[in-house]
Amino acid sequence: MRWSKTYIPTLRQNQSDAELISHQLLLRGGYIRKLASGVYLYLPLMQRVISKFSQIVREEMNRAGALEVTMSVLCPAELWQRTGRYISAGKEQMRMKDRHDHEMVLCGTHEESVTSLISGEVKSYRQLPLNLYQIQVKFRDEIRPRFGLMRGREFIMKDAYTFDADEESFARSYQAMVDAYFAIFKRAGLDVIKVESDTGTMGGKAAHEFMFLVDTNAGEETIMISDDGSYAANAEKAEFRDLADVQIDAELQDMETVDTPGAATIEEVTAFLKVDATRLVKTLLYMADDKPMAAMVRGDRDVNEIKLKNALGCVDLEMATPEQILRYTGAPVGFTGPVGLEDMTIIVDPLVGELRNFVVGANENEKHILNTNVHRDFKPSQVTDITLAVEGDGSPVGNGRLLAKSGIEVGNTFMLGTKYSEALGATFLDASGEEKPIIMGSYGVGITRTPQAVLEKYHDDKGIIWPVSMAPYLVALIPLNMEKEEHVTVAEKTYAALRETGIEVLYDDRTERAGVKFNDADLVGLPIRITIGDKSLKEGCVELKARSEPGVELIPADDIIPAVEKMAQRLKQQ
RNA sequence: CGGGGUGUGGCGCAGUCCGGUAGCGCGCAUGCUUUGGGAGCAUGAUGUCGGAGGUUCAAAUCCUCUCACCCCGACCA
Repeated sequence: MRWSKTYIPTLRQNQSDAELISHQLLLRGGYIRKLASGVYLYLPLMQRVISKFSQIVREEMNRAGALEVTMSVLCPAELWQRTGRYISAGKEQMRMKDRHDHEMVLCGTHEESVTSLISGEVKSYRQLPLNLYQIQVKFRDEIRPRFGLMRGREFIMKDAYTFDADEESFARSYQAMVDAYFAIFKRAGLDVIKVESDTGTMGGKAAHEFMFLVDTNAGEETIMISDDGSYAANAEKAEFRDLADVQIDAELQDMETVDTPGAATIEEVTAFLKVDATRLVKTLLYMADDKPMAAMVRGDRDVNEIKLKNALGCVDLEMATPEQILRYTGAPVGFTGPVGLEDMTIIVDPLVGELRNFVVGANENEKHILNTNVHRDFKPSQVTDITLAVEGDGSPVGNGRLLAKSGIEVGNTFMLGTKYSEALGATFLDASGEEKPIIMGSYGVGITRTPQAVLEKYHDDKGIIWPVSMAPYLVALIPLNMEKEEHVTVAEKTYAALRETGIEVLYDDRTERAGVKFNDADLVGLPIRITIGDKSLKEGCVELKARSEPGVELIPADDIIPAVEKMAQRLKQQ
């Protein structure tokens, strides 16, 4: 492609609102432009990157036996109502009405569509297993879009769906996708780790995320990894072993209400009563689907709201406002306790459950109760893990300690079970003639966010350094002076030769000065650069340079093709 | 949804406090010179000052409303 015939609007200055280096590079390099908050347009270079990555994904999916289809971005709302997600997807779902006033949704994922596609057609175990995938636009009306392609409202995703007759078969289907994912990200130049994650609105039994670890502020998610490598989960999901030195009394003592003037926070109460935070229990009031409930964690700990939400099985979970706290407990913020909160759900963390004689709020201004005990003094509705794991906690498996890392989610896999097949009547007859719901899985890869994630790693202060597998073109061909006939003659000849060999080349035929061309080439980041200028032409040579390496090779103009091929081969190995 | 901020030529910004009819850099166009790391000189084009309403002799500037975009938060008793 000739630079003069394509559209690569590079920018000299940074767009002020681009936070991440990868986002800035895409903007400055002429890869993307923003149309609206969280909505981006892909320019010719980006389109080629998307094609490259899509092709990698296709090859690995096809290799794993998946079949490509395309499902509409639109879906009748009715299907989402039947699975219950019309409500649970909440405000994130883009909705609209057609001219007949029929409710439609713009899909953020396609479980409903794909399940409806196969239900009614797939009726026998002989037709299973089945794996359908597509590469499609998705819409999610994010609360706060940010980080460019990383968290947009519209994005492209590869989503696959497996259908199996039994758990054993499903386990094979799931593993095949996990294997495919590692292969995909490896080819894209990313080292990823697989972590356990929450299933969110997707539902189902279990899920994993494929995370690319970063040191920068680009991480959109915290993940907890055991230092012995035995465990990895995102922070929402992470379980842990508590290593705190907690003193458990032998005898239960009698409750005692004491004045704690001016002591509302954990720090103030521990200082005032001169007790350790592990002897205190926080009682947090939440509104779960508009009903008040109390969550209790040890004083030195914080609530993991995702765990809490899962324990409650609610859709909406919000902390109660000070006014609500006053209304439901009779005391201002800071003095909530479980004693006397009879008519609301109380969820107690196991770390609280094992304590004896702990301190809680008295539901009275500036008063706390000493020597409170679970069961004796109040009845928990449920004792279950609702505590947020933090760095330094023990790994839930083995003897390791958890480390907090920042990561970018580039893929995910969900064990959906039969949630969608049951809701939408996707059933089959097994070998014994029994009707059963199909066991499903769903698997996503971020087609637009992954290239941006790649850039968080592959860049320097001059611009992008694409891995060969993801680059929009392999070679940047740069004649330094378009007014010199010799430069142009050699460049045109080299351009023709490269194209004949099938090498993807971007030929900078603009009548720009050398500095402009060099800077644009560095910014755009093609893996290999061929420079044609007086210095080397004197010796009948052109210059060959890898974007990722400092050195320059002089190659006789007629031998350039094999030299490029050799360099490409070498770069691919890295 | 709460808080903060920003909207001025294609891009990046100044001007707003203290009202007087819009400016800088880059880019763009033309010409000459220059030509291996974002050229120089000359000439030139491009602005409903986000939108609506109001105050005033006069509004980018003051007031009211509104829209868009960005950042932070929506986190602990």
